[in-house]
Amino acid sequence: MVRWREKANKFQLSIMNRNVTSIDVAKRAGVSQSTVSRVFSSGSPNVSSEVRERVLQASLELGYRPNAIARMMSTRQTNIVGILMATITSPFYPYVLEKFLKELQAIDRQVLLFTASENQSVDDLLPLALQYQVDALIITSATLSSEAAAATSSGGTPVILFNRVVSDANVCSVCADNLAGGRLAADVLLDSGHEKLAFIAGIENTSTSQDRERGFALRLHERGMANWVRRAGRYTYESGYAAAQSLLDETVPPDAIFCANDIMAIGAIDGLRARGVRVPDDVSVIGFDDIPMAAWGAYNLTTISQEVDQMIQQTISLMLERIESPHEPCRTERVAGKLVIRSSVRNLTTGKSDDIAG
Amino acid sequence: MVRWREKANKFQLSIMNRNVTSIDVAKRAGVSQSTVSRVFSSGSPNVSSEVRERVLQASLELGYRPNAIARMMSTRQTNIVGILMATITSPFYPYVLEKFLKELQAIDRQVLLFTASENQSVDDLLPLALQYQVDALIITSATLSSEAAAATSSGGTPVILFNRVVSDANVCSVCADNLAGGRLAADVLLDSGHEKLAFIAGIENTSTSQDRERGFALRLHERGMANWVRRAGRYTYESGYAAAQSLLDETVPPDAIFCANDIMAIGAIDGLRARGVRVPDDVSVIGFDDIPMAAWGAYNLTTISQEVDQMIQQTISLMLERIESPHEPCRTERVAGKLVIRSSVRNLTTGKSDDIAG
DNA sequence: TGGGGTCTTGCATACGTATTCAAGCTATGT
DNA sequence: ACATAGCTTGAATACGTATGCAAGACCCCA
Repeated sequence: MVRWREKANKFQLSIMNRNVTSIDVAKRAGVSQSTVSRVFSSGSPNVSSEVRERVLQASLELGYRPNAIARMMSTRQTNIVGILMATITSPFYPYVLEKFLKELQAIDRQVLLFTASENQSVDDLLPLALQYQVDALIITSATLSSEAAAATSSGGTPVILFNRVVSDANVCSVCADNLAGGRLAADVLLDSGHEKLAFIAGIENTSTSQDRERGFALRLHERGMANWVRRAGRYTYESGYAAAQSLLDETVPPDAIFCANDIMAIGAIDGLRARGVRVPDDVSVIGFDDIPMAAWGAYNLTTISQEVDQMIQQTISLMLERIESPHEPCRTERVAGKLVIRSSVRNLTTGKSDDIAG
Repeated sequence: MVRWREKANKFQLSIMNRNVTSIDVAKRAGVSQSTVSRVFSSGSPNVSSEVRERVLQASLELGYRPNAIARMMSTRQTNIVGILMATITSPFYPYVLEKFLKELQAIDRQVLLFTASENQSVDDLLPLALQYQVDALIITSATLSSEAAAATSSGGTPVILFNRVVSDANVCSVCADNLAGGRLAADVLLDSGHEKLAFIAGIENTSTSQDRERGFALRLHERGMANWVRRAGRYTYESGYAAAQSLLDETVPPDAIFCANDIMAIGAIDGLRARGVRVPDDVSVIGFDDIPMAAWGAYNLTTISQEVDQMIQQTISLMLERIESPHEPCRTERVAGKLVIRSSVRNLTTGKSDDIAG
């Protein structure tokens, strides 16, 4: 280490920014370390322009870069946001992640990204993430036990769930209005004259799948449609494919399927077509999310959108709020989705039908 | 701050891990701070089991979590790897990212993720990433100027390019063998009897697109096929869609299209079908990447795979190597892809045809 | 019984920056 | 010319952990 330092002195003009500290810069510029720090502090308060010039010149020559770790240490502020994601590959989330990154970087926050491996729950990841003194934690595509959530947030670090809800815990969340979305799907399919409806669920213990199903079921019940079937799915293409085919084996096969997300809907369409069933002529399919692939020509999936941009904006606002005042009571924001009409549901191309029920 | 501390003393049993330091734990356990540190150091060297018990008990009661930032400060080791990604949404990269995360977490590295916004080149992001003292930097789906790469790596931080190459710089990279892939595509299409070939390019200044085209062109030339056409693309569904349709306007439309990635190939298929052209009966389409969607029933895309898992393994090995010995010379590893036969190229279902040329 | 070794523990310090406090300097107004 | 205020600068310290060093405790064997 000492030898390094000597070397750096000898070759001061090289780009060895490794191990160049504000002290080195200070020496070379003939000022104190404090001054160097002030020059690099945002706002550069009260430094004469002549000195600032000298300092910048020296840093340039030495290849100095402020050490962010040391700064965190000193200011006790990391400006780092942790994002926990169980699944990135599910096609809805890459867009979410990218958007989060851009928005957070725009307000000078960096992102530490965690993912849970198969044998690992998100709960186990929390303590790890917290060691990094993140300013806040955004959890998405993951189910969190309420105990873990409560423990974390009572530790003082704001936790915000994106697209998941923990009922009783002291945790904020931003969520699509899945209940309303489920109802909307029911209305759309009934209004367009379908008579035997089916639902393909996502991962069972997720609030998204549960709420979408509940909204769907509730609305069907309200409108007097008791006769609908259900299949389990896992939010994957393959599970949608298999579930749809299994639905064809019903004594009276459904003429419309509501899938808990778009990927399963796409899988369902392919599964149906592989059996020679036409979509939407024989069976209509409606999804949820409005991922980019839903617009692909081969599918043209009618679906219910998640307004991702808006959801992310709200998540970040909520996060900043809670960083400011961590002890305010929590709230859950619901963002309504919209019906995106393409051509996988029949009798719908002319727009929404009248709403029959009250 | 002082008031906080007082409060924490009063309610020592609460879960206020905020501001609980090793010193607090030490006091409560009646030991020195060093001892607490030793208990939490990996390996817990040389601490009597009785004392360790006491310390763990105290930390539990206080809700102590070691401060990772301070640890980095002290050890001068962050165990953080920076990943720079220009585009996450392009369907190939979410899988890459998830895999990287899992592998890195498995070796106790955390990931700081950066993305470039539209008006920002990756070069601008480098200094930022370096401030965080990352142990290494992985750059993917992004083009890096060789100057920036050289400057960074000469600063002592290993930089590894994933799926991109910078020719002359002092930077390692792991890359699909795009040249061989392009040649393979040419062979496949010629062997299966196609006579008018086309290529749809990706983003022009990327080494991936350039190499795939070069390999394709070279092989066609070797086999005496000079008559092929080319369209520009941008690695997106829409650009593939448009390019394919534009190819139909040729006086002699192609009977086979090689697309620089799968997304464009999928777009191309939809573009062709929208014009009533059958795939593969009228026009064959072959892609590159083997993303999950290539296997979807509606497309069944024949393509050339990128062996992502293997590439990632190699990237991480290379990274660890360079963290160990940063001054070794650089190398570029090429991972050969494989032909994945589905049904978007005709006359290919029986397997590879004979290789005609030498 | 004593000497040497091992194990355990505490003290002191380092990591690189931000920031408080005080001191020096300059300019201004009377 | 002198007092005062404002601006600029440096010295000192804090942030929370890891670790080298030394001292103490304990054990073993001769």
